[in-house]
Amino acid sequence: MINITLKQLRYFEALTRHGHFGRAADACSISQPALSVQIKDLEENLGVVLFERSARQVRLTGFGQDFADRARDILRAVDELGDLARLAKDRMVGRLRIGVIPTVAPYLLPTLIQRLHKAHSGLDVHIRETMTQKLISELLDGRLDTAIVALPVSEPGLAETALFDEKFVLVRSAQEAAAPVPSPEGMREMKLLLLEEGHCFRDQAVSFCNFRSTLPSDGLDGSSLSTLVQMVGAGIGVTLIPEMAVPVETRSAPVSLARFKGDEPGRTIGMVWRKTSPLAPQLMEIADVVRLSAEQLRTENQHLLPS
Amino acid sequence: MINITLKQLRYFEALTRHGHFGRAADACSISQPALSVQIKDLEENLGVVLFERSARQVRLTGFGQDFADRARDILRAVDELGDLARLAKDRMVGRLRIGVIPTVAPYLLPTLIQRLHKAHSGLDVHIRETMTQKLISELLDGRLDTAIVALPVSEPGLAETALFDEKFVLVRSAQEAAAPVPSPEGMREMKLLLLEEGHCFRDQAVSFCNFRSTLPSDGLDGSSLSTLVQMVGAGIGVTLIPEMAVPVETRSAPVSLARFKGDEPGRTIGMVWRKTSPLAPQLMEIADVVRLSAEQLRTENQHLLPS
DNA sequence: ATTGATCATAGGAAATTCTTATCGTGACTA
DNA sequence: TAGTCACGATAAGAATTTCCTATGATCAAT
Repeated sequence: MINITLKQLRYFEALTRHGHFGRAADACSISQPALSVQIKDLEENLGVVLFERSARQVRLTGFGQDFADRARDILRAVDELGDLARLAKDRMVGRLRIGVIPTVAPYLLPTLIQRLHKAHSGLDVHIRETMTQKLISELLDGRLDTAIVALPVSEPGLAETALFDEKFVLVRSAQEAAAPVPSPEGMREMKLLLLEEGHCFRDQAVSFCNFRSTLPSDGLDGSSLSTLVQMVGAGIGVTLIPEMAVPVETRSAPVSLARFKGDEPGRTIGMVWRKTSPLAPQLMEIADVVRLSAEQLRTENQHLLPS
Repeated sequence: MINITLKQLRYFEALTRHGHFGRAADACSISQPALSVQIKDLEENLGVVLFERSARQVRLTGFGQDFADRARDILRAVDELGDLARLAKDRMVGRLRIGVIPTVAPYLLPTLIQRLHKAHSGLDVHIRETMTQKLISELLDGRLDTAIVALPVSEPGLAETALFDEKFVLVRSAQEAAAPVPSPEGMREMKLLLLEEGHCFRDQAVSFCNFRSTLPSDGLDGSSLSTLVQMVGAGIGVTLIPEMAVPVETRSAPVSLARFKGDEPGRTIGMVWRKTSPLAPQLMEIADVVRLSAEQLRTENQHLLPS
């Protein structure tokens, strides 16, 4: 059992337009017998005669008419398939699903989305905000195209690229502004407010203070940096926040900021994707946009950071 | 520049369904490398990667998703093309354009159309009623599929088959019913009412009476048999009508009917079509339906005819 | 009847598609 | 950490399809 081919439909369509085997063959850049054979094959496959051949002219049969209408639709749809690909190849286009950790998302996204939209307007950006572990799992599952997380991730299936580094700054109540900045060891004497389990930023803060193990939850873990800063403002304790969060989070709470002396705590934010992802080239471009966004944020808010 | 093929779309579609080259290849009854190559060709033709291959699984890219939706539509349309042909091949189906001369149409068509509809309900019958000359020309132009006319036609490009013979009967006013039936020569003494120029039935009537040439129009030519019979009823003259017209035309006029003695005038009605028409087999079947219709009319109306 | 135009057919060349065999790469296991 | 397995890619030759050139057949017009 042979099958209809697009070639046959193309030749058929040409023949309907020219009503003449020789001229239709020319239009298809093939010899007249090649066209004759393909039309014959098509008719035999279908079991129906499509053309009435007379010495004078080649005419569609009634069935041929109906057939031609549908065939044209199909050829058009196939051409559109090619057009679609040609567009997708040149411009960056289509859905892009980005995952971002919660300690980055609120500060980076406004700028980033604006820039992405400006640079690649064909892009349909979807944002997913959750913790690293979930992002990685969704990435590996193919439910995300890339994720912005703290490095290192060291997951075998993923490729990563660094985006920017940022320090953590100490947040104390406004009254403590003049007190000396504690050393990491000194931190252990203070009431340190942390994010809930699962946030990588919590682990980084804990690790900086050289706590032996994860602290038992005391029921005061905050669900966001914003919450932590509000708590600090209320005099409940101290906390760390990444530089990027400073402009937003310290605006509305009576807190003071301080840099650590010596070996400052900090983190590297990077982008990860599946090593097998065909989007890799595009994602490298996206990474550049993220770097520019981070740079912009840093320069815009330089003056708000402690010196 | 190579082209997308339906084969590639079929393989592609199978791969989207199975997400596994080996199983998709099985489903297509080909080897795995054959499928690999075709998918690769497709991707190269498009210039876009459709699948993300990892050790674990084969997943569609975002573009691949869009592509798959359209590809499926195309494959469905092509299959429907095949279905359409399969239907058209078995049953008699589609448009059928029949031309019929005016001295047959009103009497034959009611029965014929009913029978056609019963025998081939898929048939979309179009009727064109006009004089032989126009019918033949439209037939040759491809604007009709077949025509029912008086034979012979003897047009080189047309095939013909006889359908039925019928005699012409004399129509006189009711008062003349008892008068002897005239011979053809005797007809010349009478006021013979004829159809307009162009009707083959006019020529046949004239020829029966052995008139030398076409008579000069006296402004009384009728545009239909119905008109002629009405005129006879009004006492203006006599006329001939084919047997088939008797039941309809003599119902409402005070006329009498008579058969001619000896060599009765008559005609053969037949069907013609282009020798090149692929519908020829179907048309032979249609011709059978016409014969049955004529037979039915004859038996139904036997009692109305003069003996 | 001859010629010209047109589509069909035939045979061998060219291109393509397929199969088998094999490689390379990850991922799981012992 | 090496071994094994699963899976897709690649290679080479065979099989199939498609195409071209040459020629045949038909029909209409001269």
